[in-house]
Amino acid sequence: MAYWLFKSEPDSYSFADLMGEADKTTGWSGVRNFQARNFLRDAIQVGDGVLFYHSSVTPAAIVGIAEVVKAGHPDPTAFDPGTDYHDPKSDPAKPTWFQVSIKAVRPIDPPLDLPRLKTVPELAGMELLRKGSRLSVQPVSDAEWKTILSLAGGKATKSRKG
DNA sequence: GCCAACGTTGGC
DNA sequence: GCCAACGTTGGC
Repeated sequence: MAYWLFKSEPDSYSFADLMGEADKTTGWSGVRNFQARNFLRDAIQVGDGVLFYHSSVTPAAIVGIAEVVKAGHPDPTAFDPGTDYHDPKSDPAKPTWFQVSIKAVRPIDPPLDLPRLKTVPELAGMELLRKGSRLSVQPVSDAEWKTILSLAGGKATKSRKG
């Protein structure tokens, strides 16, 4: 069991969009960075936890929690000339780009915005907070995950009363 | 809109 | 393999 943070610009895909999917599930397609691709292809497993982060908005913030429901598999948008993510160099027999599927667990409301996260000593080493960090799929340590869930008022996934 | 930081490309 | 040029990310 591992933890991750996925960035998305909400104008292109938001946590609300994920909540609005029929099964609250989507394929995390469109990642075109090799380091992020390697996490998607090799490291991320079913059951892993995902922090859903909105970038390029003010304030940028962690806005929801999701879980991985399908491990790495080829990103279909790479083969689709009709999308911005088409990569003619990616051979379907040996795909270059991968995605995982994630399912919404719950929103974080109010969101944990970047200025707030920067004040939390336990998160000082977080990749997200590193100056110049651009990685759109990044690992989150167990301790960071725990800290963030406690800031979010959550009780680590399953023990909330209805 | 600005610009620092970063990843990728391509000439050599 | 080096590295300058370029395009992109993303906070502000």
